[in-house]
Amino acid sequence: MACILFDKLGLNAGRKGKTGYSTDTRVLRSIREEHEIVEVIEEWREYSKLLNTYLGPLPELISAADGRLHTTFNQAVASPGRLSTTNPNLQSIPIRTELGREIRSAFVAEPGFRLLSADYSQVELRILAHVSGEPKLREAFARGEDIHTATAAEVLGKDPATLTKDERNVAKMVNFGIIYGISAFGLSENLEIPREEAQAYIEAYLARFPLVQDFIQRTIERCERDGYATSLFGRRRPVPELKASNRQTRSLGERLAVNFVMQGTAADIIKKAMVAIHRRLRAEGRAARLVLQVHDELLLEVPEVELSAVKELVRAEMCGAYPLDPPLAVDIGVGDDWNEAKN
DNA sequence: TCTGTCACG
DNA sequence: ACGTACGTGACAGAC
Repeated sequence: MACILFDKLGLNAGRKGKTGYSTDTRVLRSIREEHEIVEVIEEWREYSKLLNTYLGPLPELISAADGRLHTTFNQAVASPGRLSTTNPNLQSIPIRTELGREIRSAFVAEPGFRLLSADYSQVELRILAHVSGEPKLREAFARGEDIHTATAAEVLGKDPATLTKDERNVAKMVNFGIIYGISAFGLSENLEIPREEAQAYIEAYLARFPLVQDFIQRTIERCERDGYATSLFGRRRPVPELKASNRQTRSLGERLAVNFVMQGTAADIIKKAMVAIHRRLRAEGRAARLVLQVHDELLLEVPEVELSAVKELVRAEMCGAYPLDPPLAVDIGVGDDWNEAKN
């Protein structure tokens, strides 16, 4: 495809080397105006992905025994301590496009039951606020503010009401970056801006949230000393990369250490909630059951008659899994199918 | 078995 | 100068 687009048609190649030109989503988007074939390829990519990964294989995996689709949970694969799922991977069912959502709609509750989706709101940034103690972050959450808008207002020194969409999006990408272990290069790639500009955003952010800067620095220093990063509950992730002689590998180690505190603690918290919910459902003799976990979301199949009780049970056990400051927050939706439950 | 791509958090 | 945002799994195609 690269040969056709870039050599034969002479479209603007741009990014990447290594084994040749890239033809990924971002590249295609950037050359959409240059030739009418590009949009057709983009469309074909979306259709073939959905067809080959979901529509084709999933029906074949429905159990003959009970007519349901069962995944396999791996508890010891993902380094931060998250679960992962295989055959099929039910943690990557589409949601981001209209067409993808139609596939999600095919996941339905049994007759007499509804699907209840409960997801933690900004759990990793709340963990950051808690472990860093950064007052501005804690207060923004305590006041129930939109965290990306609050971040943009603070960093740019503007009234939240006057912020543009782009300004909020920059703050959102910076917040993602903080969770991933930020780098100027990564932020610049993501926002498609010069690295110097990205570096300036990072410096402005850290100046406005000094306790976050302290948290990052102390996390790295501790990890260098101990050889492992530690979640809020004391679970450890070894980070040998931090001792590497290669500077790039050491930088990776720094990002892994910082990311683990948030991603790993979030994984711990939702597991605590799952255990608590399961125990209470059993103790109360409910027919409702947990059917899926997707990192910050729990999906339950709930009899109609149990809905209001189970909804409050789930909210209480997820929010109460651990007393964070700011507190954990949970959004809950109910529907006949999984897509509906998330609206 | 590896690479590129793309689905999710 | 280099080359990176964190974590997964599935698929097609090349080898």
